[in-house]
Amino acid sequence: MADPSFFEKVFEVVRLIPPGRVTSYGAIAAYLGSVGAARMVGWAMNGSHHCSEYVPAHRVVNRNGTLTGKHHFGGSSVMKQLLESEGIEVIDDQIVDFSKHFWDPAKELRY
DNA sequence: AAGCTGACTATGG
DNA sequence: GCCATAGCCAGCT
Repeated sequence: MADPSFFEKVFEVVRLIPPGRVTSYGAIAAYLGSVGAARMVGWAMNGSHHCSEYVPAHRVVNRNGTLTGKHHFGGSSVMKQLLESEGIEVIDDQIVDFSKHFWDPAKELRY
């Protein structure tokens, strides 16, 4: 974008998340240069519907691996179903072996 | 223009 | 080990 706002940067990073992988809000925020802006990442997801392209927000969870934002998907089990569909095991709204599925943008994308 | 809010995170009690 | 509080940044009212 000509004027990439924080939102758009977040969208771009989230779209770069490979299938079957997940990341945390803090990791994305850190990649964008704002470690403490984890909340903004979540807030950006709130505006993901505003974006033309689909944003796999279900691949973004909190640092605990918990599906905190599942409620924003229009259903409580939608997020879980999406993750399971990608091969990620989810029990009680929490990703199993989260660190194993974890995808760090700052590490994978590098600068 | 100023203040609140929010799908987080870290730290303290 | 769990609950409460503070810090964080940028968009939205």
